[in-house]
Amino acid sequence: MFEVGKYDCEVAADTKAYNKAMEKNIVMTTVLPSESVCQSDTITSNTNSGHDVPSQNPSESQEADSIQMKEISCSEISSEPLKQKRKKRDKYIPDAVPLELPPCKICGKKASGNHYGVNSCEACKGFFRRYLQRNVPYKCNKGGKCLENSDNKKNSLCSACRMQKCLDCGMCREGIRQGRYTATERARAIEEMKRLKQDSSTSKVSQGQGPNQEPANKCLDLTLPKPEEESASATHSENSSAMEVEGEMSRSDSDKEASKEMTDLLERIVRGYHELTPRIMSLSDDEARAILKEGYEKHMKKVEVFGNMDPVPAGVYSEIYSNTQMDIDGRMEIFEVIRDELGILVQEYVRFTHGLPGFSDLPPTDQAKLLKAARLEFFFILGYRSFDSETKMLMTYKGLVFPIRQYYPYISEEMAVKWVNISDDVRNLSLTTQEHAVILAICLTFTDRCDLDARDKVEEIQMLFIDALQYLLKKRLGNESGLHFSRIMNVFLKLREMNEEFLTFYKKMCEDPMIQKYMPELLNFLID
Amino acid sequence: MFEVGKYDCEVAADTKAYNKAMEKNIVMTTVLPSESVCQSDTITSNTNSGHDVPSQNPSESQEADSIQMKEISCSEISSEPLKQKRKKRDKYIPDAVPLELPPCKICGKKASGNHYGVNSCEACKGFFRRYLQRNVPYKCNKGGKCLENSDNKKNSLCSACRMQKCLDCGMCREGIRQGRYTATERARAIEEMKRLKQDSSTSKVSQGQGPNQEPANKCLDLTLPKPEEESASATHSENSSAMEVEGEMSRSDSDKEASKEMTDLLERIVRGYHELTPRIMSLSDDEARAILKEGYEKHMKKVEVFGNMDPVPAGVYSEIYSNTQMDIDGRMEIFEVIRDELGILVQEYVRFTHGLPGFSDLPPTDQAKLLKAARLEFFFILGYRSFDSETKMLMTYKGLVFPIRQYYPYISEEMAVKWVNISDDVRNLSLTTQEHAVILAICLTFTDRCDLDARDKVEEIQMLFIDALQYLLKKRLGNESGLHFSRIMNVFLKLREMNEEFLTFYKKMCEDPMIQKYMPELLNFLID
DNA sequence: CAAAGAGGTCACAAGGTCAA
DNA sequence: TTGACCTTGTGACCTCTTTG
Ligand SMILES: [Zn+2]
Ligand SMILES: [Zn+2]
Ligand SMILES: [Zn+2]
Ligand SMILES: [Zn+2]
Repeated sequence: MFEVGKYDCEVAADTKAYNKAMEKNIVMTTVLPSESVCQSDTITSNTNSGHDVPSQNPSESQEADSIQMKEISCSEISSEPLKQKRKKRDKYIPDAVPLELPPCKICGKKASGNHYGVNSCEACKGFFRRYLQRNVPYKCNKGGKCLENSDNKKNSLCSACRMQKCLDCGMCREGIRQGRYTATERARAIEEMKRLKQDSSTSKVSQGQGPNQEPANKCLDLTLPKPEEESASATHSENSSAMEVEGEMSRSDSDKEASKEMTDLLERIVRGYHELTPRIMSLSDDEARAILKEGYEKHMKKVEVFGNMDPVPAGVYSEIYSNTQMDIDGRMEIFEVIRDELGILVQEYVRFTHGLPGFSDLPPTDQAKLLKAARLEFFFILGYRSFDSETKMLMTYKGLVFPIRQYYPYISEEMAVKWVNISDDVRNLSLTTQEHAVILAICLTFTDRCDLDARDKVEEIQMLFIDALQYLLKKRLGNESGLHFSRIMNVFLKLREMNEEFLTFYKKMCEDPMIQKYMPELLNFLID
Repeated sequence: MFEVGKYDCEVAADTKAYNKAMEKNIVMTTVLPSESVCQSDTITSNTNSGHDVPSQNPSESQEADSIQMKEISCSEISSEPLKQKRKKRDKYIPDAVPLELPPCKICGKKASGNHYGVNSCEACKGFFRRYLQRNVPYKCNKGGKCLENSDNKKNSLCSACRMQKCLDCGMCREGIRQGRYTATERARAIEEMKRLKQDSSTSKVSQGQGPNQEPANKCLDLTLPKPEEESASATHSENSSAMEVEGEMSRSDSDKEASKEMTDLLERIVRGYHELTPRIMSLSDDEARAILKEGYEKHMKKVEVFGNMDPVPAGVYSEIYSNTQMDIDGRMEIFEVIRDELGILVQEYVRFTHGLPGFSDLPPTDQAKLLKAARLEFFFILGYRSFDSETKMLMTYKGLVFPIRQYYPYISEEMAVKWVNISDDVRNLSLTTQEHAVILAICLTFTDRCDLDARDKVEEIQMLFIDALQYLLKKRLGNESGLHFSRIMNVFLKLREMNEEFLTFYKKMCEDPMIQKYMPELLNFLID
């Protein structure tokens, strides 16, 4: 062990001025001693043999060749004098070792890198790639519940649910990144690995010799709830070589905790999110478009036959209907849909809020107030993909398709346009599953619009959610995250502004004698 | 950093190497603060020596020994290659700023210099180099139309189109140039950067324009009619060298840069803020309270004499006034105040927006729209301390004190209560001057409520402001910053919700025949 | 000299391949 | 279909030449 280290030093010294290259290594390896546990030999072999061959290429003997190559390839563009003689190049000392990774975030197997934005294995990477290419997404025949029987030892995820898991873990096209890591990124990765290792060394201490613990085992531990902490720190201080002070311990611990907390939070929110079952959520963009388009064509045929079905005043409708049972402008159709869907919608809405960390702990009155205050925004955000700005069609919660104008008895065209515009704004954010879920959570926790008993608590909750959103955006978009965040805020503002209009829409509906007659539920929904 | 650090510098004759080393060191200790506690010495010496001890395994071997070994071996070896270079001391940061660059002209990422004639990033540089070395040309399978959907987020340029973009931006073999800048060139580069920074916000997508073919010979022909920009560069370099010495090295360079930018931004916003002259801003809380209380007492005395002065219907007032000239419910007093103050208020409002980084560069129509959309919220936030919830008094822009109920001809009591409540919410945030200024700035840049030509730009600006706000909160409140941020968002939301009400209030005022008679300005203000 | 950029290196991940 | 393995483009860093 020691010999190796010394040898490395000597080599470096001999090879002249690699100070810069090596400095980094020094700092990193010094600061991160854990890295070297299983790698001392690897380093040696890498440095000596592994990279020797390629780095000798540009030696004198090959100089002529390489120049020739250039001339050939470039000749078409320009014959600029390029014939400086290239001196022998010194050996380039590469970065130390091939960077150990935490287990695949999706399936727990051995990860092979950061694929589509997520640390994942070859299998998950390939699966996701195939999904991106084949644009005919999967369908779960268990209603998307494959994930739930996780206790089942037979992990039989259907493709659809496997896909969903990938998305939930944050895989997305925007996540792709290329090229090497920066020094900082690399350092962070190493640090994280180190933390994980220490964390998982709880039960496995005595094994000093094993250079590389099987990562697959660890990952499973990590995904499961892990109550035992004190033993971890004890083990740690025991086996970690001196140089550690409490200061760093607590720091690293709190870091780890923070990131763990964030993951937990997200997981809980997303879990609740998946209990929502609007049709649109089970559809890809293309599928949705196809269905909307189909609905549009049906609608157009109907228009050919029955005419435009322009909205008529409520009194007129009511009279015609009671006389002839004719649904002259299609509003009865809407009634029926609402009657069918409202119940399940509200039920799922409530269930979603119960899943939100901390929400159930609020006073029931506060919960009710928040639920009531946020409902319209929530439904809108939930179904933002249901609007099709091109055909002006709309998909209901269960997947029926109507022209927006069929709502015109109650809303103005202007308002419909606004809806569609915002829905496009949201679309342009290209939200991931996680982000969508968190945004829904945030919209439930605005404290300004109701008089809350536990306002402090709600504020606290909202803060967590906003943090989570920023965390996600940062992860996905880096520098651009601020832009997206501000866009999301603007969506909230716009929706708030429109809340009044939403309300008038609902009220207008409720005032319709037909509704009062056929759908008292709607009134209840508004009032309670 | 510490004495040791300084000493090291003397040894490192190569200042570049030194700076690099320090940077790395800083980065590492920032990222991994944990270990630095007890190792600063070790790190320092390692950094100097520039040699690695990569494969030491500190985990289970003798800890103390291994540390010692490191020190020894490194210092031994390091003396060898460095002794030849030992030179004069003390000039370890001779050349101050490493020349900041505008973002890559091709892709917008962080540029690293002028490559092939164009200010560009490492990625674009590498891509173009590979292209030059290639002998088979690229082929676009979308017919070269990858660029067409300009700001489509699904930004997948094919290689051919990426290449085309490089060429369009002026990259070419003839553009290569080596060697250092002349003094003038360098000065111009700095100047240019300065200018860009001031404009800020425009940086992101400057490639919206068409393919501007450029001679590319002198890539830095950023000749701009900017004669009146005084000795900006002089000041700049002066400042920065001063900061450099002071810098304490506790952060990485990029952090420092970011923080510098932030400081600049804040400074500019606050400067504009201080041109606003509402009376309340020149008063401490206590002073304000005293004045409001005094006003309240005067008011109460008046009530004793004249009675409650309850509001009367507009028609009644108008009749009484034209007959008797009696200001029966005090609204004439309000009129007069508004007439006196509105002009200056609007004027200062506009001036404030001109001071906002990037705002003046927006299309004038956009500026007007934003100004109009935000005005009520702006005035409210600006004067949030003017409301006294206890006495229900209100201080006007110039410092006159009225009971809020004197506005009751136009607003409902309910609305007045809301105002007071929000003002208290804002008060509870205990905003600093800077925060208040930034909040005002943010409220001017909500893009959702008007149809903007340069929406992108406004979004970019808002992002900067939101970043600034979070930065400030973080600085002041640490962990609690998120809470405050979310509270501020809630204030914005509440105000948005109330905007409609504000508007009705104003409209109601304007409909008053008295106002139409005495104050056409108010109408103008509303309309233009 | 030192600054600036050309060109080289190689750790990365995207996508393709093909036996299982 | 899957996933281990391979091929290839990428881009962060590095070395080396040129130039004021
Ligand atoms: Zn996996
Ligand atoms: Zn399934
Ligand atoms: Zn670029
Ligand atoms: Zn193309």
